[in-house]
Amino acid sequence: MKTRKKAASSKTLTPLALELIASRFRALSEPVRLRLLNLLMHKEQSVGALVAASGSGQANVSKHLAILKEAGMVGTRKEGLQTICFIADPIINELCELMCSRLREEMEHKAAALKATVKV
Amino acid sequence: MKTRKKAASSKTLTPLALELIASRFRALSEPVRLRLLNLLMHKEQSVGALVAASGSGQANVSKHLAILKEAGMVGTRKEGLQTICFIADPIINELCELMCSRLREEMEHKAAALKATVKV
DNA sequence: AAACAAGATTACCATATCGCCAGATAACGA
DNA sequence: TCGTTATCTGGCGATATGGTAATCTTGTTT
Repeated sequence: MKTRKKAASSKTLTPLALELIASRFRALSEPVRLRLLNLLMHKEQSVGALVAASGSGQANVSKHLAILKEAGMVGTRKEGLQTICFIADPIINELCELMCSRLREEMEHKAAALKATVKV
Repeated sequence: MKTRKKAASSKTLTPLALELIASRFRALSEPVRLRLLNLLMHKEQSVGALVAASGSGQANVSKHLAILKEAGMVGTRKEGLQTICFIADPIINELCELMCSRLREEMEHKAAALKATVKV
């Protein structure tokens, strides 16, 4: 047994740690970036493919990818003219899994509440 | 059995879903808010206590709490003059746990790399 | 009711971020 | 080398967000 009473999350975090954690969540706080990650979960692919699949502009996708790389969530390698992108941090899957399942619960809950409201 | 081949995270998400997920991560993307959550993990407490413990201004804490409430992560109840806040979504612990452990790994990794660089 | 205390809300400024256009780079092939 | 393709980068306008001070609300106490 450890000397701490509970898990790490119950400890008081330093300002630096808070900033680091916040910056990682911030990388996940934009729909376009989540879309890119979602696409990359299916399979690794080039920037061009991501541009085509995401519906966002090329410059925009490039910038968002840079942010995801900076956060260590996406990695890249060059293959000729193309830059192939891939998920570099397995945590992504877990995080999205968590959020998605939580969202699903919530929406079902709200749907139920709405239903109850409607049928007077 | 479902027709999907893997988990939910491998599915293509709709724009609405992406926005919802992003908004939840966005709520976690600020140091002050993470600090508040961290404080609330220890124990539920009043807004005033949070203001004192967080070092941020009252108006600021109030605003951040409103955002966390809106995201469904924090709940409140009135007790006389005070508003007692508490973690309303167990996902918080898991998320922070994940991020923290990941961060720890990364920092250790970087520390090791730095060490290797130093001792020529 | 008057004075008070705890929070919430509004107004405002400074900064950060998004999406896009245009120009800059880099890796290839002719 | 020149031209082409794939991607990156810098700059711009519009919007979003954080922090603070002042004000409004609400429940408490006398």
